[in-house]
Amino acid sequence: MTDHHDDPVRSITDLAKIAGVSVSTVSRALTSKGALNKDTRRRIQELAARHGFRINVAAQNLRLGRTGAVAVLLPLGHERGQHLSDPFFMAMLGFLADELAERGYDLLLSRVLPDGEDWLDSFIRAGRTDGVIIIGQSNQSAVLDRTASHYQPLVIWGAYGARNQYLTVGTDNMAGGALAATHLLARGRRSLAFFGNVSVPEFAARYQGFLSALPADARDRVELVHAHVTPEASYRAATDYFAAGHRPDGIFAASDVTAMGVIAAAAEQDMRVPEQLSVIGFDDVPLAQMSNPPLTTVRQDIRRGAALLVELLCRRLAGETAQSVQFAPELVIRESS
Amino acid sequence: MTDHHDDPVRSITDLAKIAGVSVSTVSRALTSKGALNKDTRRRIQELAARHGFRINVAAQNLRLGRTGAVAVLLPLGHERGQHLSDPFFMAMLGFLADELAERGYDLLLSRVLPDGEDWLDSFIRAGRTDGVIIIGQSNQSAVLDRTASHYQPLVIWGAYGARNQYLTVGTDNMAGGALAATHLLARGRRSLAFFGNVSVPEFAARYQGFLSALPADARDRVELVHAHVTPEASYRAATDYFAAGHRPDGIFAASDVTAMGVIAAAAEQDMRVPEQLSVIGFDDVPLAQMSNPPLTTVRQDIRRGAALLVELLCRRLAGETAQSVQFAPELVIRESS
DNA sequence: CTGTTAGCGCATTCAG
DNA sequence: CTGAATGCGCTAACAG
Repeated sequence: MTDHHDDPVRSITDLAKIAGVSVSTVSRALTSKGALNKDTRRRIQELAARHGFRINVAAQNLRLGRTGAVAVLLPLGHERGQHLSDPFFMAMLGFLADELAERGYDLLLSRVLPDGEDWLDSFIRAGRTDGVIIIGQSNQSAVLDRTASHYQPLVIWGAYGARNQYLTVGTDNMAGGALAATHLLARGRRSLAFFGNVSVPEFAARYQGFLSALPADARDRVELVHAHVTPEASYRAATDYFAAGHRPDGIFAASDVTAMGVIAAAAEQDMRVPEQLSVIGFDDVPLAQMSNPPLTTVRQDIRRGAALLVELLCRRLAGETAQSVQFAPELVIRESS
Repeated sequence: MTDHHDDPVRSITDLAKIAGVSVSTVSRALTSKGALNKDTRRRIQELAARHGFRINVAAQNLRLGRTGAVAVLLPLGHERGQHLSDPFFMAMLGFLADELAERGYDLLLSRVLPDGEDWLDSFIRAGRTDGVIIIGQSNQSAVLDRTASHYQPLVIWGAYGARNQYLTVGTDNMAGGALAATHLLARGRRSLAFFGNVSVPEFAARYQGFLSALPADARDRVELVHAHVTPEASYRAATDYFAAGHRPDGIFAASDVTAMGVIAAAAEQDMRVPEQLSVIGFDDVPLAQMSNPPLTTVRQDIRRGAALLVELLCRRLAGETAQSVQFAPELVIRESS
């Protein structure tokens, strides 16, 4: 309990006054830095607690030449207003919040609608954060490359590209796509379709990996169906696709959310999953195992991804070197295939 | 394009130097405040653009005695690490980000594990943000009341309570519960169960509203099943419940996520939804209509909620008065009931 | 061990 | 219309 009556204590100056010491002493006492008599330190800390005083973080940071915050940017290159509904990104955000908090950083959340090529540099120059984590490179690869060349504390969640200069953490999407292909083949599926927006590099890689693991005859017949990553859009895309008379026996969806949309559309057409149609998703979001039927999917380890993003960022912040990391996805077989 | 070669321009002081004017002139030019010759203003703005200079927001805010940021706090009173997986909160977060951005505020995201009764005051005193939005009061009603008594810019998403002093925006959960009850009755269901964690005020209100709209005989037989708001926990709770031999014909789940867990568990027990068992959720998250069968649910208008939260907060920030708002939920009938 | 002093980058009086 | 000076709240030399 704090009981701050009398004079309000709004700054270390106020506190110094009533403690009868100098501001620097108060500063030292409260930051536990610098040499200071044990008793004075404790006395001042108690006084601060009694008056409910806490150091003003903004001023502290200005003085220290830092902000104490890291930005998490969600570029909505083509899916305006949609990304945040994706459970995968949300789970990622949660883990990032935890990881950053553990290292004493605030998390500044911002959705950005990339306009032109200056949005990122412009954001950085405003000096609101010490570093930037970008979730999904969207179609902004060129912008990222340019910024990364002169700004170190920048990490991107997304597909690794050998040509990219920027630091990425992500799943090996090609391998994930191959996993999906192999699985559908093992299920005897040959008439296949891929649902997703291949202008997003991550999804493009999944598609490529998928194709690459298919024998030529099956590969040539794969149909590419454009679908955005929202449940509604995926559902609509699938409905249109089925309505046009297509009857594949295996579908690889670029994300679990898309897979659920596809299954919902299939159910309406009385196509039985998995009897007539095998569906496999990507991500393994928490709801994947609750969906009906439980979703076969390619799992990405989100928690690990978040931890890695923060770790690499902190290395860069400390002036150390850091390298892109790509980890292997894992096939999770449930009942939709 | 910016081409910043030669001397780096890091502060208005630098810019003033190369512009041959004083810092105050630069300040006036860049903030578009104060009287200033039109030409000098334009000249300096162009110079700034050319050198890729942007005002340091942190310093500006310190000087202005503000932070330019609003905190969005997710108290995890009992569901450690889980809330952020709830699509409802996530959608809310997305809309909040947009609304705040529109008004020029950054969004500082933080999950808090309420410990003791000082976590909120302590956070506020750190002065990191100009205002606080709390998503879900969890079991922290007392803390919120105490803080609200001396801190104005604080708005809570959650159940309205006549006894609470703090400002809330939320759905009329009682009415929502009643909607669910009426609907299940109309479906001829009489053997009912409620799934949720009633130590959360919002869920408690849904439960109370549910009971209140039931005839005495049905009400007396309602079973209350404790379930946390994650898919896994809900699934487990339902599995255990069915395994214990319970066979209700109608279930009202405190959230859509819980409803999906219940349906998944029911499917495993070969209980057909909706033939043998009607299930109704709460929220109407995007995935609700993609679930199998599509979920009957009580809809909350998240977007409107977010807009209102921000609006009330801004009023409080401007020193104006603001009152709690509660809006009516809407029954969305699909195929799970 | 503690106090004095000088800024961090900016906005805003007050003069001119 | 513009410049000089002051300080937002804090930390870090540098003295003592």
